[in-house]
Amino acid sequence: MPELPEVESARRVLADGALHRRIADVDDHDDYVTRPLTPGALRSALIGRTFTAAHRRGKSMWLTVSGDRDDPTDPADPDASSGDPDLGIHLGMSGIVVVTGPSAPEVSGPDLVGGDYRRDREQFVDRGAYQRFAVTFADGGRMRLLDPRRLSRVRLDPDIQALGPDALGLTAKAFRTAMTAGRRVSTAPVKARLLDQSVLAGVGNLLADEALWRAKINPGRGVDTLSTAQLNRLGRAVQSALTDAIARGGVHTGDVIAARKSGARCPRCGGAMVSGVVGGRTTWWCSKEQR
DNA sequence: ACTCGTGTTAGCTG
DNA sequence: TCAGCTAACACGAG
Repeated sequence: MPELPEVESARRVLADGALHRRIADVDDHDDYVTRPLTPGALRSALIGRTFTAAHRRGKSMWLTVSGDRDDPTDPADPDASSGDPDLGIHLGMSGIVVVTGPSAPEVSGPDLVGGDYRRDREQFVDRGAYQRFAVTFADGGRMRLLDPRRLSRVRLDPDIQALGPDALGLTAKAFRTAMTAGRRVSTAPVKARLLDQSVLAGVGNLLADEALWRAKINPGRGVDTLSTAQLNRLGRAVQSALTDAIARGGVHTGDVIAARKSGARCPRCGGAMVSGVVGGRTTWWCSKEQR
């Protein structure tokens, strides 16, 4: 289930495999995943075009689409300058993307898979179960969105502006600004603020627990009760949690994630790990170090 | 059978 | 209007 690191892996898959291939067909039958669009809307918006770039902010991705169905180099084409749609893709809790190469055997390689795909690969990827959206390219290859729970979203022109700054690469000062800006009061628990995608984009439930544990801050502490030094420490902890997760292959590799279960001990001090609900999500923290 | 979930969001409350 | 919280969403896994 993807947070920023898994979504970045999915974006790379799209950037490496889905660009500059002419779109010949679109499967947009799943009107829950594409809501409020109805089947056929995405199909007619995409057929004949190409994806030109793959972007990400937080856990949201979008593909820019060539504005010209016939001659992408023609500056006189009225479609070329304005009104080009972006294809928004959000993997939700359980989505992955799979890109297959051209059908010609001499150029086809292994499928590119992005997202959290630690489940049974044969069942989930190779068999192509749970297909919720797909694009077939003119070369015979495909880009598919697979998602058993159907909590993924595919839309046109996603509102990226509604998201806060991408969590990856934020300086401690920019992190503090994001966490405290635009509010008269900040009584919410710090974990709830970390999870608010309009404040900071990309941190999910596991990364929030990991970063708060690294910074030795109790998840239930109100944002207003944290010192500047604590916020700086948390900002740096978010960065190290993110870069470690990307380097190690996913948020599930975090230092404290394996200790999110009853009876577990803190990997740093040996204190008892305890759990509760903070920000509406199951939360684990060290009873000794995170007071 | 029953509970839970690495995400988002409409709708409610004070 | 704002800030914060809860339930609901869909469906597989334990």
